[in-house]
Amino acid sequence: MYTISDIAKLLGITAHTLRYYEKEGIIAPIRNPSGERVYDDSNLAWLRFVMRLKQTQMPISQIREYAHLYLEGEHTTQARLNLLEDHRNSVQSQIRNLTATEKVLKDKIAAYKNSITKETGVR
Amino acid sequence: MYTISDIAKLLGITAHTLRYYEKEGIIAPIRNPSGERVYDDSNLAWLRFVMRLKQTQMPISQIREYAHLYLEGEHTTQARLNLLEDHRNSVQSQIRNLTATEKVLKDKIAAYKNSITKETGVR
DNA sequence: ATTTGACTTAGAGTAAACTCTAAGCTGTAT
DNA sequence: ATACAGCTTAGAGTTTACTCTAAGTCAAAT
Repeated sequence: MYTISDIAKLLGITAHTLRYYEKEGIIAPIRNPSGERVYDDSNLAWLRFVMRLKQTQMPISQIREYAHLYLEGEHTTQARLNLLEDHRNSVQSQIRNLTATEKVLKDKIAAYKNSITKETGVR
Repeated sequence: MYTISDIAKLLGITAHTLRYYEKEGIIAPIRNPSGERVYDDSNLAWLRFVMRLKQTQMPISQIREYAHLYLEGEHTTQARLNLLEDHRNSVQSQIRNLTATEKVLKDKIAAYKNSITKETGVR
């Protein structure tokens, strides 16, 4: 069992942000007798996955949608699968885009390094 | 020579956004006698590169910094090179992160496809 | 007993990147 | 000549994702 600040530390975010995610319907941890949030290992695993989705540009609204589908039970399995496959496509397209940009940057950097000794008009 | 809407169409953004980029110091096209913006091929090439930087998560503030360094002339070559190398590192780290997430999604999707026929508790 | 630190809530404030509005000008097409 | 499309400006409004504030509760430490 973890407190909000334990989780914040583990994820590298603030407790404020975790409360915001809860308000946005992304997680619903239980409360202890004095009303404080208590997170278990399954909450932590879910939030780690959420962080992955966020870092790969999935908007909060879509993460919430996925979380809600999970709470609705077994009959939403296909809908969740569709969301995951859509996001996988988005991830693959981001990788292609980044790889192409990496090449452009590599070439530009080489041209710049050249122009430091020679004289070229690189931008 | 291109009008603002030509460029907007070519880049898949709106004329509003192009004016915003100008206000933010990212580009300074010339004006025709009636005060309208006129873009040339070098403007277009620069904006295409800007779009690449944006799509790979470089903030407007950093793109502006790069643009300003270019306008300051030859003595900023090293500074521009540093910016490009920093961004290249960021791009490479994004690729690593996306690749790892792609694997996670691939596995999760496989588990979901399994659970549609069998009975597993995937999230 | 009181201070300290971490927690609670509702709600206000911020930053980034657009996105749009209003009022007006200009060049071509009927 | 007048309509119309597309341009201009300054500035206001929107969306997303936080980020913080204020006022208060609570448990452990001095």
